[in-house]
Amino acid sequence: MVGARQFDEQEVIALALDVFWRKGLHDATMQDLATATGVQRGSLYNAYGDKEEIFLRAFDRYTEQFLEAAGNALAHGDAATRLRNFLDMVITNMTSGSPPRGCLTTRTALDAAISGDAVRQRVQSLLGRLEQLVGEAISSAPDKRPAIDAARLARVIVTFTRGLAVMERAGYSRKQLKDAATTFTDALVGAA
Amino acid sequence: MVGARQFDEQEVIALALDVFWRKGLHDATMQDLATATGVQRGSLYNAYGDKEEIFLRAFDRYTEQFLEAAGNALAHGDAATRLRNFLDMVITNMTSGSPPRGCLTTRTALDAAISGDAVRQRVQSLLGRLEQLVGEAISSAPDKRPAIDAARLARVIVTFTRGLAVMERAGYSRKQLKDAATTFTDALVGAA
DNA sequence: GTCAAGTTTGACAATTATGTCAAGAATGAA
DNA sequence: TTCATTCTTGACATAATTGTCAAACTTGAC
Repeated sequence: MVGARQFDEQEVIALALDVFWRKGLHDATMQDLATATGVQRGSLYNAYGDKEEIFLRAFDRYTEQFLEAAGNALAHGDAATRLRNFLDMVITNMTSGSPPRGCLTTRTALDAAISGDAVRQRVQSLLGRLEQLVGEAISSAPDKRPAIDAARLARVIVTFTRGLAVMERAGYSRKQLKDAATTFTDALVGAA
Repeated sequence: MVGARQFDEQEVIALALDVFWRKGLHDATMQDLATATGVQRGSLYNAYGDKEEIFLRAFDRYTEQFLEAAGNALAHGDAATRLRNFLDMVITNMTSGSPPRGCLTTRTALDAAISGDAVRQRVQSLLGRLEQLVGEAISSAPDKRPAIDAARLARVIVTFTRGLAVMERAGYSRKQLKDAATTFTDALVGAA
């Protein structure tokens, strides 16, 4: 390779992810990305073409991070413990940063109407994989009972986490979110 | 009054609401509003000052409509029926229009970071009033049982509806949303 | 009818983005 | 060391939007 790239791609994408997480795909500008990464606007255009392409790479990185964390939270304990750990992880994720960054997936989903197909598909893919993970964790828990179909339950749980993300943006504190999550878990566990 | 206004304020706000509902506060432009209402940009500035002021009036209108519909859905039947009717109303609301407009409250909440205080407060107010309504409907249902605190349960239910709004934006169909709502209801009703 | 007050209109200035490009700089293969 | 290739840089063109304003117009009280 001649005329080598002057920046570390992984680092730039990681920094870009933080910008997108804080501002959203729509509100983050190329200038924001240039400032945060120390790479000039023109270089970013040269390397990636446009903002959406950078976002896709950042979102992919986020997806793998998030699903790995979800997998870990769902790996041990009975069904109730797994659910509790999972919701805890989700709430921690969306209230991280100062000020809290919220949930990137949720923010991106809400922008769906003005985003490209590629973006929409990534969001759907993440949510689908998340449902899958949660469903499997419920099914494989040592105390599993077939009272409610695991796949249906998983969708409800994922939907609830999306609700938590909205409430966070609406101003609910981490404590309030955890309270709601506890009530939710108690109700579901009592149900089966 | 001399030099009378040439348009019907109620009608303009109603038309503006539709624009905001479809595009969101952030993406709707004054030109969009001018086109939709037939009132020139300059006149809108003269009458309302800025876009946010128009939005606040439209959102207030939306709030009253929405809470009235919620109140109706929650008015009759046992707790399970009330919950079912409420979730049905919410899903119908967010899948109305073609293409579906989604949930204005949720969209607005997600834009919270870039909106003014007044906007944020309206969202919080709507969600608070909604929790209140749901909590009262549960408490006053003929089959009430104190297994889970009604206020906590109401917050979980409202949170779940916000999740439904996100899933709708992510591409889930009305049918899928109703399925999830049914699973949710069954789980909660089984719980108490 | 007159006229003061409020409304409408189109033009204008300013701002903020995106995306493109030519010229210069850096790189590493030969 | 040479040099073709690629990257970097800053300037430029374009577009979208907000908000302001003066001039013209409309209205209804008197």
